[in-house]
Amino acid sequence: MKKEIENKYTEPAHCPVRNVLDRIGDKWSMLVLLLLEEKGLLRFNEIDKQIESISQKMLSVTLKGLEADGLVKRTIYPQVPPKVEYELTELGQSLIPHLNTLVEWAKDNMKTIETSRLQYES
Amino acid sequence: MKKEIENKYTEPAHCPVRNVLDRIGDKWSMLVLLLLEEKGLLRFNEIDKQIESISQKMLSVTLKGLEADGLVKRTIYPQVPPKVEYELTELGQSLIPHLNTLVEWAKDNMKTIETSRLQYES
DNA sequence: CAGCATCCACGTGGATACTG
DNA sequence: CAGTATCCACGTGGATGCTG
Repeated sequence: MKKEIENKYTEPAHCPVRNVLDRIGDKWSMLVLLLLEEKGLLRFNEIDKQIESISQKMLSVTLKGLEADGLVKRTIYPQVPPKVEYELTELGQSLIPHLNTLVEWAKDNMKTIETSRLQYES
Repeated sequence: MKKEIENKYTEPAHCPVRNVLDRIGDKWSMLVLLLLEEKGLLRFNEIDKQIESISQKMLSVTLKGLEADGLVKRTIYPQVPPKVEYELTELGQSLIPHLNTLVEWAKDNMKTIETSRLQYES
């Protein structure tokens, strides 16, 4: 730690940037949120199939995090074999539009960025 | 890798979600972009002071990445001691509004999320 | 001043096997 | 079916010291 006292923009607990990065900055959360938005209600294995390259462990960890933050609602049906369904909460829904504008921006500028990066390397 | 063939939403090179996460999902990029938007033109050490907890190494790495992607412009003044200034490019500017809506969302919902997480832990 | 080089600690996330 | 448990590889990023 360079300094003991951090300012409002770097102190994790009160920094909105950290706050948002902690939620969507990991490898899978954003993808899961967008998938749940698109498909509505999904079971664990359905998500697993849609996001092909995710492992069971990371899907489990990701869903737990999103559930803990109140972005995703988890419903367990007490039956054998178990059935669990996931869906966005209102809070989760409210985040989606902002994620979508980001994705749109990415789509629009992917080529420009790739070109820039290639030039930079050379 | 669970499967050899990944779909369009997980294959890194063509997935817009990965694309955007790779740019702003790291620890410092988003913070640096927002700072440059707020302050305009800044020297290396000025950024270093504003973001108190960043190390010189990470600031250097972050700025290089942003420069490579064409989001930040770097201007060197050939003098001793050296002077280097950083500013957002047009592309960088175009990303800012979307980051700001995210930050606004985070501000509006921080408390709700924190409450949810505390309840989940118990 | 604006970095780079080196070393290293830690956390994320992947592979695999197992279970109620 | 919907996870958990364990182990481990890797990358991110921090600390420190050095330099043109």
